[in-house]
Amino acid sequence: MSSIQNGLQVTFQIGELAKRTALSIDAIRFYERRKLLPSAPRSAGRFRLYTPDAIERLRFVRRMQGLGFSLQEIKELMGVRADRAHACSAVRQFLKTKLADVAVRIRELQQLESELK
Amino acid sequence: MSSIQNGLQVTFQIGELAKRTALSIDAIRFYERRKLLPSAPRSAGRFRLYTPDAIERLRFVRRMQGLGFSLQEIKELMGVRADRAHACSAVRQFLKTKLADVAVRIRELQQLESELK
DNA sequence: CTTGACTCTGGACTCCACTCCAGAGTGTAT
DNA sequence: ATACACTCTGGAGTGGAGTCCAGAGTCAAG
Repeated sequence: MSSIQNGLQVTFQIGELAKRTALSIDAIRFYERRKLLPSAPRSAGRFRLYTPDAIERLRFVRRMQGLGFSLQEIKELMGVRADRAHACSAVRQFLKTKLADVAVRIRELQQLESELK
Repeated sequence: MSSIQNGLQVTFQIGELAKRTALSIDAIRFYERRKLLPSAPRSAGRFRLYTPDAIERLRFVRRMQGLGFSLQEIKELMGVRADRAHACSAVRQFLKTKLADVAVRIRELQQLESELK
């Protein structure tokens, strides 16, 4: 049951978000506790209200997870994306390391691919 | 403490294998229980004796794991590799699915790579 | 104003992939 | 003979990533 609020914002509640992301409601709440999703604003009856960007955010989480990142790492990654300008050198280092990992993975996957073919 | 046995085979025990693979002794025993490694032959005193191929096998396990396969899947994969000729159609299907996964992963990793750069 | 579908919180439970003992045996160096 | 490093088995414990309730509240439809 999505609705249009005064600011012309489309919102929907957690069940709908779950359907649109193929995640369970429990998983979404779990991600919120782990700060992978900002605490959603609530309706009068304390129901979480989401806007479409939550879908994007969750899809990003899933994609990264499939690529071998832990929830903790994904959280850090998202922090950086939201805040490119302030990326301090520790974070840059983290990214550099992760990028190297990614490159290695790509090579290994390609090797596996040809080996299995 | 590696040794040369009558058949001129180099063998070593679990501590050495652990060092050569950067795995813990416990992890190696755990993999054996999970059949990722054949049950090692034992010395007179019931110590496990390994030959260098165990190193290869464990490295394969680690690489696959890093690429997102579960231990169960890796076991199945190794079964196929050891036995190409007999790969039945169910197994072929499994491989096909996994290959598709791998292809998707490669694309996504490449995308991530350029995005982060 | 009740029914039925949805959501809330908090806590217990599960599965995976290990890790960490305790208590006992093995092997070699002195 | 003893010390010391190494290994054995079985079982308990851990951390990550969820899943599964129970009991209570919310809300649209009839």
